Amino acid sequence: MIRILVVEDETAIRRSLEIGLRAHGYDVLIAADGRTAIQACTEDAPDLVLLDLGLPDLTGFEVLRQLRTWSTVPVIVLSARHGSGDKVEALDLGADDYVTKPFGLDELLARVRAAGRRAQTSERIVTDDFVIDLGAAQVLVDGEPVRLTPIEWKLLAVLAASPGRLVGRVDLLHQVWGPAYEGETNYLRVYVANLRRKLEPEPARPRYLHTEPGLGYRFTP
Amino acid sequence: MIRILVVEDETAIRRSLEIGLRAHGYDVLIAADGRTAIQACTEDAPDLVLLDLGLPDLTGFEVLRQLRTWSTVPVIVLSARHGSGDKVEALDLGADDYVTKPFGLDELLARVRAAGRRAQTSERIVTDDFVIDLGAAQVLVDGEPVRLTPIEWKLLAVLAASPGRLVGRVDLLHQVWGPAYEGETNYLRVYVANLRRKLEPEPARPRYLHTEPGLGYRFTP
DNA sequence: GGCGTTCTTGACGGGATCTTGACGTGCGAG
DNA sequence: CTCGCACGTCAAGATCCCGTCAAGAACGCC
Repeated sequence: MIRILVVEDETAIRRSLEIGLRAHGYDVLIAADGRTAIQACTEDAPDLVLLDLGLPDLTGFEVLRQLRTWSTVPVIVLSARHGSGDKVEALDLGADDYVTKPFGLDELLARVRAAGRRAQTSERIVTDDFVIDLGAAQVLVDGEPVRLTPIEWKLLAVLAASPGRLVGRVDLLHQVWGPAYEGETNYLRVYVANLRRKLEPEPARPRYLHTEPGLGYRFTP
Repeated sequence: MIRILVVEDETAIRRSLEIGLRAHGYDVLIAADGRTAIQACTEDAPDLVLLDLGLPDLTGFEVLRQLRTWSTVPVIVLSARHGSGDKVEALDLGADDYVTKPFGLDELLARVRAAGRRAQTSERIVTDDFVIDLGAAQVLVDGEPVRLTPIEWKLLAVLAASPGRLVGRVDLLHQVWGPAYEGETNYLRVYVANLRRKLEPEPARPRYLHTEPGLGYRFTP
């Protein structure tokens, strides 16, 4: 079940979105202000966020900015303002799409499907030595499933989501442990070592999980 | 350089898109009809496609459908039709975004950036001897990744960010080491030499990392 | 309540990296 | 021609960072 967080303070719009989305098979979470929205993202990890720009406490921009410091969840911004300035700002802050009110439910649903389609990261990553199945949340080494602890899995998923790219130490800690652990580089050392022991054919000479001294780590298939 | 394929039959719009995109640092490929567009995608592998729906031979929908059978390149659809039917169809066929004419260039550029960000198209600088991938934070010499220390990488990134431009010694020290190191021109000598040893085919006779005596350094691709 | 797994934390050694200074070289000015 | 300046080169010490290990704490499951 795909779970969508609707962030909207006007009750009427919120209700109609909720009903429309539910009718098309989505699970709907609700937040009426920015603080609740951010909290909901940390606790419930929705698959997609519909974010209204006009909120009572924080602006939608601020919610988006805070969200993007640690999360890559797809965000579709809803706004009554047609000006291009808002669009540019929202998109550059990391929004995936921008829809101006009033909008048709069928168009919104199409954009939700488009965002969801993009978000599913190629599901399976295959190397010579193991297979990472993002959807099933498991790793096969020589065809045999390997037991990974929750943190090990999350760390691997974050690294594998950007194959070939350097992922900074701060980014990793932020996404796996949370915003409060940005200095704990110890964790990375320990858990990267764990992953290597379980995945690499030669843990002492890593082929897939490379370390970039002083910067972070890189997964290369 | 990020390469964008513009598929548009109206000369006026095509020209203005080409000029606008070029001015913002994109490499622009052109196709005036559907067949040419598909051919260009197979041969030139652009990083992103701007697709007009009204084409002389095939419809934009048909181009998109054929493209999606084998390619996952991000596609932004341009259309004069505001009806939601077209939007829904295009998005469900695999378009990443849908923009209705007339549109502002700044909005289009923001959507291009958003699409590129999602697809992780990274800025690359290609020379005869090596490739600098700024997004992945990696340098390839003869196809093989080269180990750069954090400072070496930062220095190269700053120089490569202004290709062909002179970068003053103070600017370099400021951006790489920090405001407190503005007098340490020794560092530049040492680390530019390191970079040359790792990148230049003939470190003694630099082809890419030129020094401007008394002023600073210049990277020329 | 007991047990096993997982997470946290700290210490240690080895290796890579940064810093620092000395020396050589080429060029232009005097 | 000689001098001085700026850059290139090199090497060695200090420092930082990473991999490793192990032990205690926290957690979840029966």
